Amino acid sequence: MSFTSEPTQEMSQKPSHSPAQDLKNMTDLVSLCKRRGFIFPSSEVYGGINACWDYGPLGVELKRNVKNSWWQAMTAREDIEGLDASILMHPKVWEASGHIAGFSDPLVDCKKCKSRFRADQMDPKVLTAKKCPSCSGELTEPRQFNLMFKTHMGPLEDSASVVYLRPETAQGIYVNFLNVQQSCRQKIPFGIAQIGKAFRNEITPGNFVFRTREFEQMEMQFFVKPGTDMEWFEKWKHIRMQWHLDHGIRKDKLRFHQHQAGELAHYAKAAFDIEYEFPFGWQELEGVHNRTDFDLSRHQEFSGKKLEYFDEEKKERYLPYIIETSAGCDRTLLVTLVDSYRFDGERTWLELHPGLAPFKVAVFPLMKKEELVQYSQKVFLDLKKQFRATTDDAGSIGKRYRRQDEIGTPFGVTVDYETLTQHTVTIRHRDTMAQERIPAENLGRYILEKFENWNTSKTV
RNA sequence: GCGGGAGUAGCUCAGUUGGCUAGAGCAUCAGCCUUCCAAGCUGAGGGUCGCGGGUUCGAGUCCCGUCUCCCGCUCCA
Repeated sequence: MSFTSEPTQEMSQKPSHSPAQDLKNMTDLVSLCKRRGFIFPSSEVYGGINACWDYGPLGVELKRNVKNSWWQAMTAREDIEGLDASILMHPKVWEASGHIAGFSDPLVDCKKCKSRFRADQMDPKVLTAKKCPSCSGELTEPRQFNLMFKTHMGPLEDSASVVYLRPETAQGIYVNFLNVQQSCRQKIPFGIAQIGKAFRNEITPGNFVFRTREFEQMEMQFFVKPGTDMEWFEKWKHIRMQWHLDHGIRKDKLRFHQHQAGELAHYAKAAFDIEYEFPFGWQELEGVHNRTDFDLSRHQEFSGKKLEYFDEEKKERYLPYIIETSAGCDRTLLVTLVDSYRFDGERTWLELHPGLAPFKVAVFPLMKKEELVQYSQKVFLDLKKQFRATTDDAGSIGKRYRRQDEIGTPFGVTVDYETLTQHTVTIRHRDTMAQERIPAENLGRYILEKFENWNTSKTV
């Protein structure tokens, strides 16, 4: 209240009320996301549908920014090509990949103590006697749990036309390995990047968009010569970790988790998860796997087609090893929100990296007065050519800053009476609430400069 | 899938043993006031109380079913 800003060239700083706190529980974020148009429950007017979410106007911008950042990081490299494979694939793909076998486990439940067991891992005698191993209660018949969504190709629902919604995007890359290599004349080592939807009938979805049955993956499969695989594996591990850090995700909230022998998937020789510390615990954000030549050899076997690479220079023929980096798009987006969420007892704001923020700058007239509104409109339209921008003249100036804080807009520009004569504006920083007075014509350059130095200034 | 808790306005909730046209705060919108950090003034919009059925003269309140969310358990390529 007593704060009076002196429009000087100096930067003035307004202190926060109390130290900024992180997100405590997901409910606060879910409600902010709905209120401000990031994420809505799917089919809400019908009561919603389990673990399905719709991205609203701001969410779709944020998601696009996440995907663009990933796509850019991948395909700007000369050794990576892009791909967008079909969601529906030949059913044999899933036999070869192991999903038909591994994604459908027969399970039995104990009617008494409610324990659940995998029928294929039980003693056959116990299974036929239908006696629960832990309480001797009665067991149900084994039931199939198929984690793949099944549907039918064509209007007739006969078994010959069964197809699956892909449970991962990776297989689309493997079966196109030679198409991409030959059409782009790539030499090993090289990679293929893809962003797309995948579907899994998860037993326990939840934690907002962390685990959903329909989700989007950002996967890159890197094809290397056997023997160089562990070297590339190490390299990609660190490239991928750095990508998350470049978004301003806090270092102490990220860690590697190495899979031990027992937890390795059937295809993997080595695996690291990049984990993030969510309010609900450390959870996988992205996986980096050394998949060996498992996938290509399986597709070679099941299709009967050679998938070997021929090295013209050395005259050698071999099946490449694959280093996979597989990131959850929705999870990455969730992390940007969770990690940037701040609350100081009064003000809520998102310290989003400007590259990810839905709006880069908001322009306000100090008050809803004709001449100020007109001038600010001019500034807004001008900035809009260069940045994703928004404008707002409803309520007090403080309120308008708060509205932008909540959606992570890094800069607020205010037009006042001095602007009319001096052509200078106040630019206000989201994270510090610091203000500076600069010539209106310098705005574009000023913002660009700040963006370029964002990472360095944030980590200091 | 199992156990527990919960669904009333965009959000957070209040609604007494079933009984007037279902309320509040915040948010939103319009106007006023404010020359830089929300909550000031005036007014407005917004809910068939998750959905479906039942009991009753009468249901947001009771019963049944169903869907969704949260917490545990289980599971997790």
